[in-house]
Amino acid sequence: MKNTISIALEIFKDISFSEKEIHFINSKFKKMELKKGDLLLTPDTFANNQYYVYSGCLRSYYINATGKDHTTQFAIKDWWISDYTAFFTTEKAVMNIECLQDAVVYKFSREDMNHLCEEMPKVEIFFRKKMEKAFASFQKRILEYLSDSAKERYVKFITTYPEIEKCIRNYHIASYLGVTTESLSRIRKSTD
Amino acid sequence: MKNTISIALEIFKDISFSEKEIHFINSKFKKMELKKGDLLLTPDTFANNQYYVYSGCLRSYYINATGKDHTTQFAIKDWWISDYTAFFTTEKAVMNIECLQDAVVYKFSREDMNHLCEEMPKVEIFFRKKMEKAFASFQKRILEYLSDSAKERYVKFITTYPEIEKCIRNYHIASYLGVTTESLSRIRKSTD
DNA sequence: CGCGCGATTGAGTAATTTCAAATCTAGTGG
DNA sequence: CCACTAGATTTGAAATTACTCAATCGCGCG
Repeated sequence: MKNTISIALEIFKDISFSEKEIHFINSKFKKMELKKGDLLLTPDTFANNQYYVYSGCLRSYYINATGKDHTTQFAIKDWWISDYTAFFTTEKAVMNIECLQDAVVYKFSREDMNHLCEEMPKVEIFFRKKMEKAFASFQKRILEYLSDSAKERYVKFITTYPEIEKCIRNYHIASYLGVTTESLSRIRKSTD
Repeated sequence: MKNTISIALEIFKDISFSEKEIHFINSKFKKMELKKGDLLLTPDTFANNQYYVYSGCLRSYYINATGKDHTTQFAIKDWWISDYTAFFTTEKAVMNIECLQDAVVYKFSREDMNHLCEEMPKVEIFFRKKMEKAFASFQKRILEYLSDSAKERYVKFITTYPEIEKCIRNYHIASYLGVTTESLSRIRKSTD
């Protein structure tokens, strides 16, 4: 058993389960090893899964009508990623999900999530709280766009997510902040 | 009974309940009549309630360090409003909620929501779906900031929410879009 | 060494803001 | 019904911020 980690204990580290429950949960998470550049999701396909990131780094992004790419989310260890709008509505995805740095993720289907939530209220609560946190962080991000300059948003980003900054390129940060790479370069120059 | 509407049937119009359930739910929603300018929530107080809007118009907004106000949400008939980040985390609110047009709202406490969700899974599902929709609309809004010009955001706003446009001032739209009133005025001029 | 990607720099342009002033509008009292 | 007023919107000119496009720099790797 030494090459089998209990992913249930990793993911739901604050919940206590019986042996049987752990085994059951573990069976629902499918390990995937990703290489830099791999795509986990592309537009116009169904987003039937969400992914728990065990290691590495990923991002979700949207390509608009003019061909520009806009990063909606990064994900590193212990984060989750999906096109959640598509995941919840069961409509087709509009996002791409891309591996930025070799990663190990655990795939978890909507179906399995629903079953697990029905059978174990504590799991349902976990996912509800996760959702609430995601909601709050989106709200915060909207307020930052409304209220802060590009420079302030950059400073907040690198101080809030120093671990993410380490494993991504500057142009990904630019794409997340909503500025050009040139602008970000000038912003960086002006802050040191 | 003629002056008592069944707010449960209004709010949860797609769910079927027993008479007893309806009565129980109705007892949890407290009717409030608001005048233009009334505040439902102010920063540094607890957001223990969310509000179902029966009529009228409200907005939630945030005042940043430089004193500028930023509208995060409008709410008209059949919408809900609160500082949801504070509501879910049980931390103190950062938002204001203001009545923009005489309104009738139904106040619903976190406690009552939790009880109702525990006792009636169909209510829990209703609120979960509401949350998912709110999440999706926030994500959409973030993408609009990243991808669209102020003019495009304005056009999307008035075509998506024509009923809201009717009952609010232009400077509220500016505050929602993240532009100055002067810029919005010029944008409006250029679109007709 | 040289290729290629990413980051930086420069110059010109476009979008948006700021601040001040002018205009419009709805409601009030005479 | 009109004049007045306060709030809302519009306009103008200058300043700021960010973008585009083109060129250059820096660095890791085959």
